[in-house]
Amino acid sequence: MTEISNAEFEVLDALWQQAPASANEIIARLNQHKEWHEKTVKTLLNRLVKKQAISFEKQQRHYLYSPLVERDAYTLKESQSFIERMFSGKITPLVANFAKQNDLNKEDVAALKALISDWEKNND
Amino acid sequence: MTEISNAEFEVLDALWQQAPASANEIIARLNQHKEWHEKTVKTLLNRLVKKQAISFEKQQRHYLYSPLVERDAYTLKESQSFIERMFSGKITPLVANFAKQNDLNKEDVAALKALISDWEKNND
DNA sequence: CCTTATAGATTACATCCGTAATTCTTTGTG
DNA sequence: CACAAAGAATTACGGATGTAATCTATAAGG
Repeated sequence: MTEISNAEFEVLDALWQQAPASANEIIARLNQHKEWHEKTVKTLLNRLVKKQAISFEKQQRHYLYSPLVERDAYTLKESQSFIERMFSGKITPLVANFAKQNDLNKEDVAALKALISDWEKNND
Repeated sequence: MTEISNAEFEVLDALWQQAPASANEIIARLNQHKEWHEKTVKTLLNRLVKKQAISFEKQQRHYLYSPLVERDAYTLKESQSFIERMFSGKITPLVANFAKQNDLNKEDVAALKALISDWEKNND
């Protein structure tokens, strides 16, 4: 699977919300937050198919699209390469930035602590 | 400042290592890890100047380039928009993925704990 | 059954990007 | 001083991207 562009990602994301979905459903979902022309979305769907990021099956005259890539797998891969580029593979600086910027709240911190104690349970 | 492309980022990153620097210094730094043609790097430098990500001053016949954007500011912004796109603005899922993938080691965890207790000191 | 609305396929087109080559300028060297 | 070397500026060029418009086939309605 080749690289997925920003615009393509948003379409894929709409499809991840619930799949399979018809082009019109996807367009509707996207238009809750964006203002893309229907044709634009269709183009992006086609490109995603060509990139083998999604598949479709004919349902009578429409198509029903489904992701071929799982969201988790995709975001993991992207995260790793992003963190590699930005912080030489370390997440700590990113978290530090977030802390500094007040982008953390109590719940985030609680979740992080839970993660850590979990990690410690498995890797002592 | 418009978006910085991947290739441009690598050049900028070389400049962040130490600035100001001449084109040749930057080329030398990059070539420790890459195999870019000198002309390619020059093009990228020019594009970065046009995008106002770096500046230059004439030093006799050469130029000395300097970043106009700080690395921290840049990576912070990129991180925020990345996390927004991928995880609706939450870092926790990213950290969770890293933990699951064994991309964390003792030191990372220690650093995270330090960050957290620091955060708790300031936000109780 | 014929026409039209519609969904998908194909084509468009300007800009960006990766990757240089070519041209223009300036300066050091014989 | 004329020329070559070196650095900067301009130009190149195919593929990706954002953003659609147009073409084509087919189903649904009158």
